[in-house]
Amino acid sequence: MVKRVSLWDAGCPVARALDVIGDWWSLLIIRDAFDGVRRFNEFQSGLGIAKGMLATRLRDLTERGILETAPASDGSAYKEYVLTEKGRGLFLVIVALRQWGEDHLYGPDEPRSSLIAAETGAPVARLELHAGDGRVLTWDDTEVIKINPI
Amino acid sequence: MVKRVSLWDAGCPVARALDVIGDWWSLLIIRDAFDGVRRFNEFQSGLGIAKGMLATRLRDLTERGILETAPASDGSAYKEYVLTEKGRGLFLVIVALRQWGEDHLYGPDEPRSSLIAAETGAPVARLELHAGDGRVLTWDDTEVIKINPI
DNA sequence: GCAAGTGGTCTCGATATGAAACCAGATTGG
DNA sequence: CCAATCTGGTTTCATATCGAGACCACTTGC
Repeated sequence: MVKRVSLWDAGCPVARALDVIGDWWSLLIIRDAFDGVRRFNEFQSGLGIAKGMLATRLRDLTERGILETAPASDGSAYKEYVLTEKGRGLFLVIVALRQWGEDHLYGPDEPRSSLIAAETGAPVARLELHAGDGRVLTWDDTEVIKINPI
Repeated sequence: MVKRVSLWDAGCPVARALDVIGDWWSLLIIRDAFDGVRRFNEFQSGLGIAKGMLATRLRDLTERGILETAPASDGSAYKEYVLTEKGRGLFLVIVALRQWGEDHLYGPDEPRSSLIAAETGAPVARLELHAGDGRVLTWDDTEVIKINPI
């Protein structure tokens, strides 16, 4: 059997994160969940995903504690999928992807959605990485230390 | 022909970003590139990826302007793959994934790699999303406005 | 009660993946 | 300078996964 590769045990949090949400659909489902999508059909029609795929992904994400099911908020007998605390923790991953996409994948005139602060309606600030003392760090100001090499 | 779905034209920068780097291997390759990996064999042995897959991914990432090839820095006749400016822009995506993985996918005693400021050796600060006026925003302080609905 | 909507499952053909064989050019050892 | 080995791939093949759509049970609306 050809097994899909997993780097869960590589000792790298990035690899482990991608093991959980690194496939094509998961982050799109999570993005929609942040935008308030909750019902199976909403995800399906919004993403154009095959129903079988969606059922599998929703089950996986639920098993992995990123989504949980809840009774429908409109009082019907159906259930809804909502982000758990763990799932909501992925917000900055989505934001980082969004800012990178805005920077590098759109022409100046291309229409696109935008993330704003709900209270003021103003665009959010760019993400920045800071050192403990507050200085802004770029990629080559940092290094990864391997606590458990290979 | 069953075509792999693309959401490039959905008007969402997140979808477009995932269209470019949303597959299983791309972000792992990029993560390794941030860690200084440059040569085909280094990627291959470090990730355990099949050579055919790696060749395809490196070609795609190069075509998409995330990696570029350069003469080997050791003077040999081989080439190296290095991140472009656009590729380096993905740094915060990797950092966000890393912090989420550290928070939610590791037990307190599990060994893992860690991101530090090179100059001081101290761990980097957590990423935060700020409003234009500096306040920290959580996911439900924000909303996405659709400039081009559908 | 009946049609439509919801939330799936099942099946099928197309595609992508992983492993391994193979190969040409570059490098190294002797 | 010749052979062995290393590097950076390509090709092939079996299998796994994906996408589309048929199908189905239960719920809701009328």
